[in-house]
Amino acid sequence: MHPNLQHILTLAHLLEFGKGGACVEITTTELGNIISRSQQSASKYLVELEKAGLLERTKAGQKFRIMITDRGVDEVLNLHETIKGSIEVLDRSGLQLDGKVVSGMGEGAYYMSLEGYRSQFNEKLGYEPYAGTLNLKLLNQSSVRMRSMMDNYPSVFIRGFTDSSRSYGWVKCYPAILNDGAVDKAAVIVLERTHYDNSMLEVIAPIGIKDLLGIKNGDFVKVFVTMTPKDPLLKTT
Amino acid sequence: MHPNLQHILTLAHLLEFGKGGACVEITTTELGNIISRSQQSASKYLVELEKAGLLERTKAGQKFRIMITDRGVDEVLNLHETIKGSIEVLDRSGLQLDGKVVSGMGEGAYYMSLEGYRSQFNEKLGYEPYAGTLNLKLLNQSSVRMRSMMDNYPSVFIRGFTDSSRSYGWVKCYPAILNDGAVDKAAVIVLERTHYDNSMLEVIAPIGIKDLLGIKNGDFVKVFVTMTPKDPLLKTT
DNA sequence: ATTACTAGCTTCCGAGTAC
DNA sequence: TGTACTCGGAAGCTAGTAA
Repeated sequence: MHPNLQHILTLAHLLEFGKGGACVEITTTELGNIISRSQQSASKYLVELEKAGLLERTKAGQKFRIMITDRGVDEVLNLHETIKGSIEVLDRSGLQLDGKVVSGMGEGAYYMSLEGYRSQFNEKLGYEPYAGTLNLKLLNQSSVRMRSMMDNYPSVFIRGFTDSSRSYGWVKCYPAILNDGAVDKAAVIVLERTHYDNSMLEVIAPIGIKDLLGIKNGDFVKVFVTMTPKDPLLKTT
Repeated sequence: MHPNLQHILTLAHLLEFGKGGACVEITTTELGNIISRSQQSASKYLVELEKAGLLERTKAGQKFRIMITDRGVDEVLNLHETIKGSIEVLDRSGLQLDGKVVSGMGEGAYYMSLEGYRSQFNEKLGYEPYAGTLNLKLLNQSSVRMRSMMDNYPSVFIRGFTDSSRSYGWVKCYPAILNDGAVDKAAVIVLERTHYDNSMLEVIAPIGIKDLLGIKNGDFVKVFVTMTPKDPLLKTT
C-alpha cells in the first residue's frame, strides 16, 4: 500500500485540524467533509495511512484518537518542500507588478511627511520621499498574486511612533524600480493601517514620479521589486 | 474534466523545470520521468491541463512549447497555501528539537570569544556567551526537520568581520530555552562557515550550560526555539 | 525523433449496509 | 451515534502502436 498525494494531503488536513497538537480527534464524516470525499473514503484513507505507518490510532469511545507519526509529518513537509521549490523559482526572477495610475495620493503623502517617519526614511532608505505617493491599481491577477507574495519578502521596516495626539503604525518598504529603471530609487510601501485592498499599490520615491515619467492618471506603470527573499543578511532584529 | 492533485503537482514541476520563465520546452517523456509516470500519462496530463485552461501549448517543431497560464500558477500557489497553512500550525506551537550532548566544543567556543562577535552579542542578545558551546546531536528525524525549518525563522543576525589575518563569517542566533526553561536565555547558533551537518546543533548561553543543568556527554537536552516567523517586526534591514 | 489514441488492467470512489 | 466492509461504476495508468 503506497500512499499517494491524496493521502498526504489528508495528513496535512489532519495536522491543521489538530492545530499541530500531539493527537487529533475527528470522525470519518468530518474528515470526509474536509477533504471533499465521502465518509467511506475518509475511513479508507485512515486505514491505509495507518498501514503505511504515517499515523497511529487508538480507540477513544466510539471515535478514534489519531496521532500522526514523525514519518507522517515528514511526508507532509516533503510535499511542501517540493511545491515550495517550484514556487521559489518565481521568486528568483523577481516580483513584477503592472499597475495603472489612479488618484488618491492625499493620505499617504501626508503621513510620509511626518517627522517620526522622515528621519527613518533618511536613515534606512537613504532619502526622503517626495511629498506625494504614486497610487497604482494592479492590472492583472498575476500582479495581485505577486502583491500577496510580497508579504513574505524582506522589507525595510519603518517603526510606528506616537505623538501627543495619536499613534502611527509601521510601514514596510519594498525597494523597487519603475518602468525598467526610468525610476531606480523607488519603494512600494505597505502601511500597517491601510484601507486599501491587495489590488492597490502605493509607491514612494525621492522625486515626483509622475513628473519624472511624464505620466498621468490612467497610464501604465511597471514595478519591479528588487529585494529577493534569498539573502539571509536581511533578516535581523 | 476537473484537474486533480496530480495535475497541479505536474504543473508545479513544469514551473520548476522552466525555471519560472514564461514558457517551458519539455517532451512528454522527460515530463513522465519527472512526475514518475509513463510518457503516455504525461501526455494525457498535458492535454487535460490544457483543456482545463491551466496551460497553453504551441507546436515548436516536433515538441510543444508550454506556457502556464495565470490560472495555472494560481492553482499551484493555492495548493502551496493549503499545505503551508497546515504546517504553520507546527510553527505556532514552536520548534522543539531533541538532542544528545556530544563533545566538540573547541571550535565554536573560540570563535564566540572574538571581540568582533562579542560586542554584537552584547548589543543584540544582551549577553556574552559563556566560553564554551553546547553541541547536540539531534535524536530523531522530526528534530532534523525542525532544524531545517529554522532556516526560515527570524534570527538575530551577527555580522561577520575581518581582522588583520582573516575574515570571519556571519552567525545567526535563534533564541531558545532548554529543558522546559531550566535555561531560559540560550540561543541556537548557525555559522556561515560550519562543517556540521543538519543533524547537529550548537547552543550558546550566558552561563555554562553543562554545569547549570548538571549534564554530561550522552545526556538528553530539549531545545525550544522561541521566536516564531509570525512577527513582521523581526524583518528589517 | 515526437505526441497521443486504444485496450485492458488496476485503483479509486461512494452507496448500501453490517457491526 | 460511530467505523469499515462489499461491490459496481468511474477514473487512472501503462503497453502497444498509429501518425
